Amino acid sequence: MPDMSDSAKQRPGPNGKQACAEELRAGILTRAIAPGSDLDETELAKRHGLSRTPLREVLQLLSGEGFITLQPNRGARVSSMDFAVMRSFFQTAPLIYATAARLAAENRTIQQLDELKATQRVFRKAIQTGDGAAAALNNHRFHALIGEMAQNAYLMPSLNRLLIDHTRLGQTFYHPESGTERMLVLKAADQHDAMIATIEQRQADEAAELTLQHWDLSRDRMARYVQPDPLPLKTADITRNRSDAL
Amino acid sequence: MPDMSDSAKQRPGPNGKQACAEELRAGILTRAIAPGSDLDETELAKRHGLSRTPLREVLQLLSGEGFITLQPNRGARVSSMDFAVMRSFFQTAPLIYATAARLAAENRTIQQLDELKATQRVFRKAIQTGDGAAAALNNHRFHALIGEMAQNAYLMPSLNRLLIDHTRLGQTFYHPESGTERMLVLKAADQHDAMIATIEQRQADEAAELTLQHWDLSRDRMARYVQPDPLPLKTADITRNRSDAL
DNA sequence: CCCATCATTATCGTATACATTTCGTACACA
DNA sequence: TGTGTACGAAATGTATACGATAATGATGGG
Repeated sequence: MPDMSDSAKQRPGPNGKQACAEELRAGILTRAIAPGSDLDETELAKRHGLSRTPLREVLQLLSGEGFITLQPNRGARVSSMDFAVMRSFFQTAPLIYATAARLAAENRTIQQLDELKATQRVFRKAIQTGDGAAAALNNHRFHALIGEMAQNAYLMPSLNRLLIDHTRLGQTFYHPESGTERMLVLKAADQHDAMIATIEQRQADEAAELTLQHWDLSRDRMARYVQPDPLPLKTADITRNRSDAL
Repeated sequence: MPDMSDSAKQRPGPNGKQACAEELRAGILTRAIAPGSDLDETELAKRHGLSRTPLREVLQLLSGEGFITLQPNRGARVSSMDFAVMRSFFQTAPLIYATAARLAAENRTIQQLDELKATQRVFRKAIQTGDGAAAALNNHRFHALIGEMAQNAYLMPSLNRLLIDHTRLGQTFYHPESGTERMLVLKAADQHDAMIATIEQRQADEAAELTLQHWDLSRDRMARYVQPDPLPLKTADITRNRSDAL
């Protein structure tokens, strides 16, 4: 029996699980929920108007997608990004990205292409308005869509895991602090347009090459943001609204 | 649903979930549970002495690993292998396998190498005794271990999904019906030994090359077993599936 | 004779209560 | 003062009951 008086409460909704999962994904990708944070089932359940049972299923789902890790009797925590993992990240990303781009150029459909273009438009708008979180999430979506275009069920899980950490590492990228950095973001957006063009014209090799250039652009910026490990906070309280007093 | 090994233990066990998951994995890999089969929560729960809640969590886990797919309000079914997916399988496997082998040669530890050798011994024994299921499962484990050696969290999910379908497709491979086929199996085992040697000596390129040869060996045999999809049969007609292996 | 609509039933999804494990804290003792 | 132990609170894991939804079969009309 959820009480509607609490301001922090979400609308229960017919499919609150999906909404909850999506919100957690967004929070993790934008680092609003820090890597390594502990997630409290009871609190999350209350917050989203769900019971613990369906919420645990959401956690299982996110665990399968690589967003969080579940430890027996010790709850869920956001997947951390330590040095050892980061090494394999920089090692693997170009290969998977280029392969996905090549396959996307070969297998894309018109509908997928339209969706990609739409996402790119929203991405550019987010850059213009300076909404860093929206820019990061739409950049994530852009590359995830390319993965879908590849229509390769075996490549997708690896690609999606790469994109999770890529987005988390690239947060600073979309909060430019200088004119130079701002230009880099615009250049990345231009590369997106070029990638769209090659995919539309089914130029697989060109799409792969552009993807590698795109990767090179963000690689340096990301490397500086690699940290030995997440902040050792005790409990991650996801204060989404600053009004509610804890 | 197929009546698997009748050792349906009612003992709950301290960690019955893990045992249940492992048994389902083995059943799916050996095609004892056919692709496309529906899984009944209630029956599985009773069979393993679990309640529905933890059993559903097992299903969520296996879904995340790619063994089964969950459809809202329609239960779980074993991931099917249709033509569209098979195409991407043959397209992706060599790349991922070779990459994993290369990384395994670079990053393996002694303990992992010992485990790999032990698995190979069990694999050979299963071949000699003619235990097709055991051979398939240990071959699966062999290649999964190479994936672990790569120590690459981003590559592993793709590799594991490839191995699931590779093992399912390769079932016939370990039920040789002629002397020629029998020799192919032995050749595959020899290739395993060669791969172990290169990994032990950290020869990355050689390990990748051997892996590609290993792939070529099983590719042709697998291709013939690709079927448009699982059997859409309803009644107990399951016995046909195994015996008339073309 | 075929098809559509509705009732029935089985199965899935959710909530809640209970059992088990873990972690923090206090306290006794060396 | 440091350490070990025991207790208690809190979180996780499990079981079961109930509600919701989709498949199934029957029945009536076209």
